[in-house]
Amino acid sequence: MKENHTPYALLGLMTAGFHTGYEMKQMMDGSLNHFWKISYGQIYPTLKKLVEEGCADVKVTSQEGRPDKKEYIITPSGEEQLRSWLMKPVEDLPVEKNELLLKLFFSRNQEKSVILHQLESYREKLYKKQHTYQSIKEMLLREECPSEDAPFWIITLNYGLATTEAAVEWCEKTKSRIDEMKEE
Amino acid sequence: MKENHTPYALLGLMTAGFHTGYEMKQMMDGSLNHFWKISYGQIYPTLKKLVEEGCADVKVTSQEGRPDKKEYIITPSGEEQLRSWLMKPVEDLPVEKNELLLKLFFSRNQEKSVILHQLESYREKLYKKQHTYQSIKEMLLREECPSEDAPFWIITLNYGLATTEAAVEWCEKTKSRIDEMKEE
DNA sequence: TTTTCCATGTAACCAGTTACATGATTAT
DNA sequence: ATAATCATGTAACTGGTTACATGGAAAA
Repeated sequence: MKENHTPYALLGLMTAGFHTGYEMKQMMDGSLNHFWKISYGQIYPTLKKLVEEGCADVKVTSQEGRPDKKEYIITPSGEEQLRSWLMKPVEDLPVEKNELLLKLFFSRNQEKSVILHQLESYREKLYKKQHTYQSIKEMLLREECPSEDAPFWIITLNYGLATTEAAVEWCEKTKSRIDEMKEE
Repeated sequence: MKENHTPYALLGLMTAGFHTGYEMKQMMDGSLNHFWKISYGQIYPTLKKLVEEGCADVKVTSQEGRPDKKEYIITPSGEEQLRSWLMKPVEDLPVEKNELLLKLFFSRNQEKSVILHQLESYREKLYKKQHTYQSIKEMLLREECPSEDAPFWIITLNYGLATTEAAVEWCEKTKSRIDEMKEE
């Protein structure tokens, strides 16, 4: 049996103060970005389904010149389902499809310079990611009136920072190991 | 434009000495497992397409009582395409959908014990993963007649080991941080 | 004046899994 | 006897993206 976690993500966002599809998308792109992302093409149909299933209510606000604004509020039934999902332990570790590792796996016949270039370009991307995480974290820490959610958001950022740092170190070690290898 | 890397994975496996869909699947489950996996439902149609596109040739061997064995051999054109893919730098860092982080993100109202339990269960899964990687790595290092691919396989394993280790450490730090938090 | 922000939504597509079907051989 | 191994494949489904359509308000 396959689980679909996206509806729970949206219910969770409702409890965190995000009520329109647009706001939820903004939030995801800004802060959940490194471990969860979805497109509008997924968000809007899912919100609709949550209402149909009684997990959320919609309050439609007409706006002149703009499409109706739909604010989704979690229902007691939705809260119940969210809670039970939050308590259920994760059963499968995430499998990331890693294109770089796939390439390295088949790189025996590649020139050293090509491999080193791959690693270098990857490391640069990791640096950028680290900086993004770091600045979000600092922003959260700086805030005068911190959200009650903030400590948990920081925890997830720490995960991103820790694993990215490990990847950076691996890049460096691997580069020097490749350097030492003799060209065949 | 979206890239589909799976055909390249299969071409790569051909160059590494895996020629039937079955062998490729075995290999993936055993060794590429932590950064790439696909099902037969993906493998067989993709192999067919690779032949249609002239990237691979099939040699069909009839076997009594069994389905025909189809051995796929990469063509010069396939080799060329594989090579150019291997040289193209990775443009996007993988985004892993992490269910644990998603749950933590919304865990402000959860009891501490529930959160600690989540972390504990996750850490155990990470341990298991580490042990799997470690034993594959040792097996590769032990081998008397090592494959020429082995050093590169070990590199990818090191990546898994490094990032998993970082995640384990994060688990431990986070657990004690949660412990210190006062229940609201 | 052009871009970005707000705000919703759908249809077509794509990658990939699951469940099913087939069936002999070999090891436990 | 039973399970695992070898070996191929398809149809239905699912989760998700992309491209498109709409259009006013505010900022650059």
